[in-house]
Amino acid sequence: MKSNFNDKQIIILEVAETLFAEKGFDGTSIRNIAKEAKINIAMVSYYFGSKEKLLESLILYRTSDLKLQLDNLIIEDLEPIEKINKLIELYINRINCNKGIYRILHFEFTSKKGDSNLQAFSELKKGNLKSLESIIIEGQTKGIFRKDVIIPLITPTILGTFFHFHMNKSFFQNLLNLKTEDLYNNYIKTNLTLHIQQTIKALLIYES
Amino acid sequence: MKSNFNDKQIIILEVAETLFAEKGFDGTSIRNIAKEAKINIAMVSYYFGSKEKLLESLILYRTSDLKLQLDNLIIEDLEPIEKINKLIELYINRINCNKGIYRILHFEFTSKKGDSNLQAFSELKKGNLKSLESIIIEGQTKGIFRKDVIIPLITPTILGTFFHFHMNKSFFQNLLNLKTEDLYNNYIKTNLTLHIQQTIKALLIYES
DNA sequence: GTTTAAATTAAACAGTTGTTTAATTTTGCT
DNA sequence: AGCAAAATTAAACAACTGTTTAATTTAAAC
Repeated sequence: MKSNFNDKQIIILEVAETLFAEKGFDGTSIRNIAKEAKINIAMVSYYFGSKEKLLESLILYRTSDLKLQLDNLIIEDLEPIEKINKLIELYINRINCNKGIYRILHFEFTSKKGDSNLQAFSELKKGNLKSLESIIIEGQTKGIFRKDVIIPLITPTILGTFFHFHMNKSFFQNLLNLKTEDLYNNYIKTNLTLHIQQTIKALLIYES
Repeated sequence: MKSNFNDKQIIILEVAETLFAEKGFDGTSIRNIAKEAKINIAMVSYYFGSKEKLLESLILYRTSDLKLQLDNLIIEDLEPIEKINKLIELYINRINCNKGIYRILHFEFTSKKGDSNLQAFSELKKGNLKSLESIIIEGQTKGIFRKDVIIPLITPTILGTFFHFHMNKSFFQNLLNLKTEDLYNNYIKTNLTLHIQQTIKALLIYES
């Protein structure tokens, strides 16, 4: 598993990831990143060209192997509903582990005008959607899933539920009494994941 | 229906709303707002105190009557599932009409540190949750809704699905062939709303 | 050891940021 | 009319923004 980035670049990328997730893309300055990563402010431009291109590199760095994981999931010998459950788990786990890059990826990056890497990212999303679609069609032909669901709207429900929970972190930490970081993360891994799986299962199977 | 803000303040608030929704809070400068609203840049500080307090005022301005609408919905003579459907419609309609303030409200405002008005906003969210809870408990006691759903996680599913769709606007416009603004908004009002209603209904009624 | 390229630095660049000041104009009141 | 409060203005403030430059240090190759 070799990356196109050297050690120093990876440090910059990971520091940037943390700060972007904490304070947003606009809210993070190159000087913030440089200080945290203990490098000179010129190094970001030197290695990545610009702040925007740093963001593009970060997204590339974090999404390069997602497609591979999805492809492996599809060919596993599992019932469709089990595949869906695993896909949900996979998504949540990745998003949660990668600190907060997906927040930028799905929200902030969308509003940036640079059409360069945005196209590549759009392709990634289309690929993910195709993987989900193939699982659902498999379930439909087996007669397990209902056929009137709007497949492209399922991803928004999966990811949107998670994001909304995560974006209102402090609200839910207070509401659900999840004082420590561990309690909060554990709640995501168990209850929230279960809720999403339960929701999608009901949507796919329930007959009105 | 009188507001605490005068005409000039309302102009500023509504210009700010549009710009915040377009370019984000950090991405919008006071000079942007002043130019668009055709006022002097000092007027924002003069009327609202600071840029952050302008945001707080904006949220106050836009959420003050939401609770009232929810209270009216609860006492209507409808089946619980119909109330849920109406609640979903109400949410989506409000979010969609108020341009994009809810994006800031639910995402950007959360990451701001100012604990002042954040507390008030948290109370609003708790109130909304209580309204939803009362409807669901009503359905549970009537034996229509299942009893093992995690109620606080339903709002994330409703709002999260919508937000995720809306945040990836250009992606879905391309994917679903919604070239014009009208087509896009119509898709939200029909298909997306239906998808969310369908999802929540399945979640509340489906027995595994 | 010399040479060549890569890495790193401090400094300066030209803009933009939110906010404040002090002066001026407008408004409402008697 | 005169007066006082409110509204509006242009200008300045210091701090921060992303990026570039030119000089210096480090590393690798021969």
